[in-house]
Amino acid sequence: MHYWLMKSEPDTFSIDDLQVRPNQTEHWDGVRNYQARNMMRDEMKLGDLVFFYHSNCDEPGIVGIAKVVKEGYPDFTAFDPDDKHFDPKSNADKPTWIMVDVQFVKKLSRTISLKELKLKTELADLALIRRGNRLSIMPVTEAQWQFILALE
DNA sequence: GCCAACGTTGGC
DNA sequence: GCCAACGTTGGC
Repeated sequence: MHYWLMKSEPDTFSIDDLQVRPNQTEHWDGVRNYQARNMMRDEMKLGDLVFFYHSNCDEPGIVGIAKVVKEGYPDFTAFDPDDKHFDPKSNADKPTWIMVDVQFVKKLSRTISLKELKLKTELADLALIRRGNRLSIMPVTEAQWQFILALE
C-alpha cells in the first residue's frame, strides 16, 4: 500500500469534476514526464490512496482524496493527433506513456494549502515543497500522509 | 556526449 | 504576467 500526491489544475480538471464523473472515476491522462510515468507504471497499485492537489490556482493545496482503481495502462491520448497530449513517438504497439484510473473518495472539509504545508517541519522531505520541484505525481510516506490528514 | 536554446510548470 | 527551475531537443 502506497500513498501519493497528484497535481491537477482545477481549471482543467478539479476534484469536483472527478466527483461527478461516471462511477466518480477518471483516467489520469496527459502525464508526459518519465519520472511520473514510471511511478504510475511500476509502483501504483490498486487501492493506493492519493491526495488530490490543485495547482496553478488562487489557493494551491490539497483538496481531497482519491484511490487507484486501475493500474497502469497505455495513455491512449498520446495516439490521437487531435489531442493536446498527442505524442507521435508513442504508438499502441509500444506505448511511451502510461496512465492509471482514480476514483473519488472524499473532499477534505477545507483546503490544506501549500502555504500551510510549507510551514511544517514534519513535511520538510515532502517532494511537493522542496524547491523547484515540478513533478505532477509524487510519493507520500505513510507518516506524511497521516500527518497531513491530521491537519484537516 | 556536451550544452545552449527552448518550452513547460507552477508559485507568486 | 513574471520568472525560476527544470526537462527536452538538436546542432555540433
